[in-house]
Amino acid sequence: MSIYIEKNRKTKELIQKSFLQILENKRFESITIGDITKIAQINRGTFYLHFIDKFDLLDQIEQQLFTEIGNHIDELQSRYSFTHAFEKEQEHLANTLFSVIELHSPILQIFLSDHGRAGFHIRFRDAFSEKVRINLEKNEGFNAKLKVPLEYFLSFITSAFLGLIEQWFQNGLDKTSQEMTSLYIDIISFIKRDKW
Amino acid sequence: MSIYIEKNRKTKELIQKSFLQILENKRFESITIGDITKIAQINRGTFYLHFIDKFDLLDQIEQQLFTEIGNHIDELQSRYSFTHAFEKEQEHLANTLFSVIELHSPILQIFLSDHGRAGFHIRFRDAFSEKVRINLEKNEGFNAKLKVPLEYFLSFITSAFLGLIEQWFQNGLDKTSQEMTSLYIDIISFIKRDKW
DNA sequence: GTACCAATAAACAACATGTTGAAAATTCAG
DNA sequence: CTGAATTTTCAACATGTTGTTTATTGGTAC
Repeated sequence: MSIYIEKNRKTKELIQKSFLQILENKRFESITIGDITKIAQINRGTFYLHFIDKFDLLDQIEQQLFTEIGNHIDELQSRYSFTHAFEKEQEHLANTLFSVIELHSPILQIFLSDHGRAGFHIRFRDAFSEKVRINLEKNEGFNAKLKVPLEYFLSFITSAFLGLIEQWFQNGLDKTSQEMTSLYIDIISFIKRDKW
Repeated sequence: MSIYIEKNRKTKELIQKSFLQILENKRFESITIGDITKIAQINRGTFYLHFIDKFDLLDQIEQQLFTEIGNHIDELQSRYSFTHAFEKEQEHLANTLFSVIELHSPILQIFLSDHGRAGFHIRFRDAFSEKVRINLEKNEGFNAKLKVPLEYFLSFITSAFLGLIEQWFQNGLDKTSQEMTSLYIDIISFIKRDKW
């Protein structure tokens, strides 16, 4: 019995892997089931035993990715004792996020590019927002001080963050996650201090 | 002769219009040429007299949109005499952008959604960045004060801006462009003043 | 009237899709 | 070890989409 489960899992994994491999060089829209099964060296019909269609395939990969990234963030965050100054906590959260992004950069780069699927950046940002919201709301009185609707502030700050990540990718990951954190802090400081 | 040009132009416009109409309810990926020509009530072959394929169709609409938006921004900006304080200029630019966005919101909402095409938000942001860059560099000494690479700062701030726009759309355009400008100013002020 | 042009209609091969029934591989009871 | 049951894989099929082509229609230009 168990060898079937294992085999099934392996085939499914093979399909996902082959698909991601093709996605590096070809837009999602123009990839066919045949392309995938040819690389995976399986029958085209086998594909349909594991996925409804290619949209389902991407959905499942996307869902896995969000789960993995979420878990990573939670793990890295939990290792941090919450007795630091608020600025330090912000810096730590930023560093956590950049680290996790770096870890998953191969897939994220593709998904955020024009080879990926429309709307990914919004779904990704929403997942991001949730983590940031939790962190911000630990700061008591935050909502009182903020005069604009929270959803707008979250969209603003998480999009800005995502913008840095996209630029980081566009520059071919030219910096470490530590350097990206510093860069982020520098930008916030610049906005706070200077006229621009 | 001129009536031929006119007829040709009208048919091309009809195709674009019909396509956008379908795009409101269906993802770009799953729209067929047949869908479009059925709505436009023309022969399927006629489509190919005007466009290479559906990707070409979207490319042309996207290009037109960027040109139109760019022209609108330039026009609104040029009406403003540049003798104001720097903060006022920033506010004016923001207001200009929100106004133009509002004007083109029907198409932009679709293009930024998951019905659109992957990578649109990056191409849109790049076009945006150019306008913001020109405005920022009017402030002499800006580059000297900024310690981080300009491209990162631009990505940061234009993505943040785009984030507000996306949230605005998501809330069903619940505010006027004036209110959005105020909201933007409030967020910048909040970041400057408060710990968060 | 003749040359010209946009749009149409119909047909085509090539390819992609999703389904199905048969075949091969694997497990396990006796 | 063997045969029945179960699971995975596959080849073939019907259907739909794509982009191209050829002949034809209804106008316009000169």
